Amino acid sequence: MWVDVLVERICEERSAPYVVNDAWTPSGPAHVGSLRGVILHDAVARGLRERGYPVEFLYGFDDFDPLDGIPPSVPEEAYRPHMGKPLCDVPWHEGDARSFADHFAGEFESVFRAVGCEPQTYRTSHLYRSGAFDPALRTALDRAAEIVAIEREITGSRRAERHPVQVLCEACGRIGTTVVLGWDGQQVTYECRPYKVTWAQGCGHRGRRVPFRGGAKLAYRTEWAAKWALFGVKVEGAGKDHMTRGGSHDTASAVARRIFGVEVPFPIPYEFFLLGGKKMASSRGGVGARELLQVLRPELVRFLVVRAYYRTAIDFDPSGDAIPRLYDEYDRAAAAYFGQLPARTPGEVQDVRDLARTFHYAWLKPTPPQPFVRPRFSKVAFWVQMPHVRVEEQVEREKGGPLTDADREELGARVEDARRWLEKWAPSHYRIAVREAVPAECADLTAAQRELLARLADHLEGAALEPEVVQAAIHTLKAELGLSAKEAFGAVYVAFLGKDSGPQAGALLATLGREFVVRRLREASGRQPVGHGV
RNA sequence: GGGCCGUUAGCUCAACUGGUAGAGCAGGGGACUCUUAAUCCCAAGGUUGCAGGUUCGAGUCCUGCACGGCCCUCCA
Repeated sequence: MWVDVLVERICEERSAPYVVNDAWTPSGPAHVGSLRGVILHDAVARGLRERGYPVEFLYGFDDFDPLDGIPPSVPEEAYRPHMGKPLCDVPWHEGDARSFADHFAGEFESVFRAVGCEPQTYRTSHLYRSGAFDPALRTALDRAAEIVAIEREITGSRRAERHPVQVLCEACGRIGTTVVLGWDGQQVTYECRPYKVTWAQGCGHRGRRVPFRGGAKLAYRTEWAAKWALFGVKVEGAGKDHMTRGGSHDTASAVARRIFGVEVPFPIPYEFFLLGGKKMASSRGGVGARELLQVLRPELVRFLVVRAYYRTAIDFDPSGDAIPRLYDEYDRAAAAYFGQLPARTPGEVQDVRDLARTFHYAWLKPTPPQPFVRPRFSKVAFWVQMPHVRVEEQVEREKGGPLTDADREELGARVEDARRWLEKWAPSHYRIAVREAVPAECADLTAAQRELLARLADHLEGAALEPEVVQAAIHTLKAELGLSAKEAFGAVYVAFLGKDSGPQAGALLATLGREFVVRRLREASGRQPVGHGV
C-alpha cells in the first residue's frame, strides 16, 4: 500500500522528528486537487506517527500573496479596486470582519476537517508580520543576485529576471505591483509600477521602507524554500505542475540548499484530481472541494483519494456506476480490515492486507473503527424506492440480528447517500420510475400477458386497491392463464416501469391510484374495457 | 522539445519489494414455483498495447516503439 511504502522510504531518507507541511493560497474556493494534497499529507503523517515518531503536520495558508484574479462566485466590482493587495488585506464583501483570505481559508479548513485531516494551520501573513520571516528576508535581499542566477539556471532562463522580494507599497497597499530598486542593509527602495503585471495597476509611488515585519514578502519559490528552513520541513508533496523538471520545486530546492543551507523535504509528486474528466481549478470555476462533499460523504471522499496510487490521476465521474462501485470497494476494504475477507493464495493474502491498510488510512478518526453492517449500496438504493420496504428491517434480516448504534449510523449515511445519488446522479435504469406514457416495451408483450393485464384492469375496477388484493389478483390470473410468476409480474412491471422487474407489484400499484392503474393496464394490454365504449 | 502517468476479460478496474493474472458489472446456464427476482449457485471469458532484453520465473525490472491523458506560459 503506497502510504506505507512512502512512510518506509521517508524513515530511511529523512530523520525524525518529522515536520510534514502542505500549503495552499486562499485566492478562491479550493478545488478537489488541493483536497487530495491535504489527505495525502494527513495519511503520511498518520503513518509516521504510528511508527512512534514525533510528527508535526502543518498546513499553511499563503494569505500574503497578492489578489491576482477574482473567482467567478464573487462580485467582480467589489474586488477590482483591491487587485494586487495581499489576500489578507482584502476585505470580504459581505460585511463581516473577515478578509477575503480568511473566508476561503475557513471554508477549505472546514472541508478538510470533515474528511478527518487535523493539521496545525498557520498563515504566511503572520510569519511576515511577526518577524519570523525577517532573517530569510534579509538573506534574500543580501543575496538577491545569487537567487536570480539560480532561477535562471534552473528554469533555463525562460523567464525575465525577477527580484526575490516584493515590497508592500506604503501608498496603495499593493504587493503585486512593486519592484525593488535598491537595498542598503536597512531599507529597500522600490517603485509601485502601473504596468508591472497585467492583472493589477500599481499607483506609481516611489519610496523607501524597512522591509521587515510585514513590509515585504518573498517571491513564491524563495518563500517555499524559506518555509522549509524556518520549520525544518522534512516531508512536503506537491501537485505535478510544480514538480515538473525545471519547475518551481526544482528552483525552491536549489534555493533551499544553496541559500538557506537546508535539506529539501522528502518530495511527493502527486497527480491531479479530475472530476468527470475536466480539471477542476478554482480559477476556472467548476466543482470544488466543498461540492465534492455534496456528492460523497466524507468517508468515501477520503477513501477515493487514499485507494488511488498517488502518481496516477483520479478521474471521478459521479454519474454512471462510479458511486455504487466506489461503495463496493469501500465495503471490500472494510471487510479486509475487519478480517471478514477470506484469502486463499499468498497473492490474495497480500491483497487483503493492502486493502485493510487502505481502509485504515481512509478511516476519518484516529481511533480504530468497530465493525458495522455494510448493506450493499445498490441494494439500499433499491430499497429506499420501494414503497412497502422498511430498510432497517431488511438490513436486520440480512445481518441476522438487531442493529448496533454503529450499524444504524452507517445505514443512515447510506440511505442519505442513496437518495441523493438517485436524485442527482443515478443512471435511469437504477431509478424505479413510473412512466408517464405507455412504455414502448409493451409492444413485446405476449397475447397471454396482454390478456392478464386486461383482466387485471377489469378486476381492479371493482375491487379495493390494496397491496394484498392486487397481489392476490395477479396470482389468480396467472394461474388461469397458465403464466409463470415471472411472465405475469413482468407484464405488470413493463406496463408501468418499462422493464420486467421492480418493487412488489401490489404495493407499487396501490400507491398509484385506481383510475391511473386501470387506464394504464388497458392501454398496455391494447384491449378495450369490457362492456364499455371508448 | 522535456517530464509524469496510463494501456490487463465486452465495460470499469485490482494484482506488496518479480512467484499459479482476480473482482464487480454485462453476457451464458441453473435454483427458489403466489415477488425482498436489483437474490443465490455454476460455468465461461485474457498470447496483460507492440518488439526485444535480464531472470529458474516478468502484468511487475531494463531498452525501444505505438496510442491516449496531463504538466512544463502567467499566477500559485
